[in-house]
Amino acid sequence: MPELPEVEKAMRRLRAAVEGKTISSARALHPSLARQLPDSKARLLRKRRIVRVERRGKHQLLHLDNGSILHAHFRLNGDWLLSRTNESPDRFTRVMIDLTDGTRIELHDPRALSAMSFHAAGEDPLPRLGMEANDAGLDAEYLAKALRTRRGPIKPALMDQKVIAGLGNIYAAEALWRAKISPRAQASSVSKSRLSRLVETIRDVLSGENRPPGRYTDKRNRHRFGVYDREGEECLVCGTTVKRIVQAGRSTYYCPKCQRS
DNA sequence: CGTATCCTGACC
DNA sequence: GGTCAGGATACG
Repeated sequence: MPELPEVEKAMRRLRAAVEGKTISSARALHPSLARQLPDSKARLLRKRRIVRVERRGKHQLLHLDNGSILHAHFRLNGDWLLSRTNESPDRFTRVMIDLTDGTRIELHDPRALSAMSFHAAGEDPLPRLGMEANDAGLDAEYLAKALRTRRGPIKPALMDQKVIAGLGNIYAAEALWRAKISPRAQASSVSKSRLSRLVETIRDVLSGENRPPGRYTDKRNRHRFGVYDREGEECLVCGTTVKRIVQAGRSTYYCPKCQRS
């Protein structure tokens, strides 16, 4: 599920379903989630009213009426399943939160890599995050400053949440491709004018606007991207064969002609 | 910086 | 049965 637009949608669905409602019980159903949210913590959620649901980067925060916070992060495969307390949970549900009105929140994640934790009032549940990827204040100045002291290639740097909060593997590759910047370019030496272009393409890919030229032919409804997951296919802009490399353990797709160092 | 690691399912 | 998967982090 997760990159910023998907997390934003999931957060809004959750907000609409639970804001203002009261928790009756909560329980982790998988050992790896139970380590993070043991029964001793889950019990503290009982009778708490959910006053506000918020997204920060790819993190989601449920603010409770006594100032405590339930923090959730989907990582690779998490999502919310909204059901009813009288149904049985899905086999991939890792945490189950029941509300007094009969609504059930299920943290659904086959791989169980998602995170969920309880934080008492006053604790900050978030790591240091950079500017939001969709913040109007994100500009070439900000990026230049964030990348100035950075060694290594730009693509892993863009995925660092301390640089930009909310940008992930797919959209980092898409934005670089549209901005015609090589994913291997040294982060600290990308020109201001290229960074300006990059800021625009980040906005574009996250909003789903300004699709690049070319035909997005595909079977059925499968969402296709401009360059992501197109290894061996022709670049939609110039026809050159799209390449895949691995950076920081993640696949990067790019056009070796459009995106030169 | 790169690498390993947390997990399990889907696909070749 | 091996490889890969939209993430983050601890470590060398």
